[in-house]
Amino acid sequence: MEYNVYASACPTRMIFDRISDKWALLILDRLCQQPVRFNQLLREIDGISQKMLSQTLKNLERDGLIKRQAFPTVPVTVEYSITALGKTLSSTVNVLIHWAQDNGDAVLAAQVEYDGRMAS
Amino acid sequence: MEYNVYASACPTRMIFDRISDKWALLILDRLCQQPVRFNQLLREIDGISQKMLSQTLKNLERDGLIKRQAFPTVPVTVEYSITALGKTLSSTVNVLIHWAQDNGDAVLAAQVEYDGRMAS
DNA sequence: TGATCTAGTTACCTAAAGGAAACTGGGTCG
DNA sequence: CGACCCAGTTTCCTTTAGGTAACTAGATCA
Repeated sequence: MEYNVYASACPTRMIFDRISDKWALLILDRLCQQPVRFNQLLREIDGISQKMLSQTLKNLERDGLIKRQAFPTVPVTVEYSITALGKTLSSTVNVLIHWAQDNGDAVLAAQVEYDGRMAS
Repeated sequence: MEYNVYASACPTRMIFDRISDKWALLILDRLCQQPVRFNQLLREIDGISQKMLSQTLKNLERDGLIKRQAFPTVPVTVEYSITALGKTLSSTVNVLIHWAQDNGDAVLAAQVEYDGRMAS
């Protein structure tokens, strides 16, 4: 089977959809550093809602990218950690995040230039 | 200014939103190979509509990632090409696409395993 | 004159994404 | 007993993404 991401029927497209999910990428990057609990993620990832966090974590676990582990402490704590598969992806995602941080100014400048050019 | 992608107010977040756009990534990857015309992209990127293509191209141009160039041929042809800035991004995106192609089977297998585990 | 190429734009509409906030449930503290 | 912790789930509602399809416009060919 020839994989071609430009074909809509290609299974890679489905994975591509998952990858192009802002919350998933942020969570993956965060878990790459160390295992994190649910509410800790909720506090650290600014702007995410409980619902989206729960949903995204479930998807990531289903994809085999992260692992959920509940500890019978009181109150119960749940730790999310990255899997070996997830690690291979997150290293790429990391580069993407760094690109955004490094080139933010350049993109912003391009936008200003474009808007000025279009307005005139 | 400290850049922190986990903060919702951070400008990198805005760029991050743009990056996590399936069509943008596909177009960027395609243009990385060589300049392509509008209708050619429409034909090659399976499933994209005229509207989304036009919209995404405009965004990418505004971000300084691609360049639009019209030629006074008959009928007029418009060529989209990648910029230097876009090239730095697309090389990362490329790795992402290859990851999806290489690890598609592993993810699919994880999903099957997860679904079986949840059903029981 | 009407069809066809180019590269789009616009209007309409629907399906889905996702936010806010309330609620569950088990356990502990005061 | 009531308040508060964690880790979610559910409901409701609004906004947006994005698809379809029609339309613009200039030039050419038959």
